[in-house]
Amino acid sequence: MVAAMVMGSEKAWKKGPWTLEEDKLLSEYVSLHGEGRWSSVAKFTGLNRSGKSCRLRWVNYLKPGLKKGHLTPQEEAIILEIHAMLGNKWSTIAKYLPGRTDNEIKNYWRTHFKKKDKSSRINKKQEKRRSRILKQMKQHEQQQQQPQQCDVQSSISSHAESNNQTNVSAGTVLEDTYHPVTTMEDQDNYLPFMYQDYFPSLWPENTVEQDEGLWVTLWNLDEEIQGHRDNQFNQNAIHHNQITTSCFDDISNNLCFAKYMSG
DNA sequence: AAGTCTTGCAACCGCCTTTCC
DNA sequence: GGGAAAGGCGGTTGCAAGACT
Repeated sequence: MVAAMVMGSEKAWKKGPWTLEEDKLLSEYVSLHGEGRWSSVAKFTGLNRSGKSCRLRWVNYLKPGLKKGHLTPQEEAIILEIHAMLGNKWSTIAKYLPGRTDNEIKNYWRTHFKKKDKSSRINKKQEKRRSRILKQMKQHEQQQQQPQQCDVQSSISSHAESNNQTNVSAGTVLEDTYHPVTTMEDQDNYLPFMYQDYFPSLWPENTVEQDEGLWVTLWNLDEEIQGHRDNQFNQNAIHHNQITTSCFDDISNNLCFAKYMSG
């Protein structure tokens, strides 16, 4: 393939696939100077690549510790779980998948979880109804909105309770309330997927990764909640992000989890 | 066998935020 | 405080390879 060159700007940076030689130069630069100062790479190494391009190449390909190959069922579960809560926050999701990049997760989501869009487009009638319902929900939420406790215990408990509710089957429209993704609906003590690797002894056997039906449900549910999540989640965004951030910031020392399990 | 579709991946683009001067 | 540069992020594109028809 012929790498394109950008013309017309002050600097004609090289584009396209990286060569082994370029990778080597970039790796040497990072080993000497560390990550950062990407705009200096060209100056120090002679690489004809923009700082952005260098950063991207390093972060997504050259950085030590990156995992290659297919995502494991556990990793898929984590992606689903966090995406259901945070949406397309790929970099955030990537933080909880060591060795995986935001780009990789984004690509994976696009090819695996978005593929159903083509086959299950809702018709206009459904769209209209959905809009009306969401509008009603929004109004209802505005009326109901009360100062929320910034209490980790209550938040996680409510999350767990929600997860014990009946999930939404394919093709249905959310009518009353939004229930977060049901991943282990029959578990009395719902354990978020992201903790599995950290607390393997607490993870039930025969987990859902073998259950294809559940994946379908999750995918369908994700589509169903997509619109409403934008509403409700945005309204609770600050609160929710505080909770999730505090939960995830230091999993190994996870007070949230300990409190939840002890509760 | 040939054409089409799907999947996986790398890389670029544009926008926004942060940092620096 | 304000503008420029750099960094970060999400969206998108393009291509190769394999699967499918």
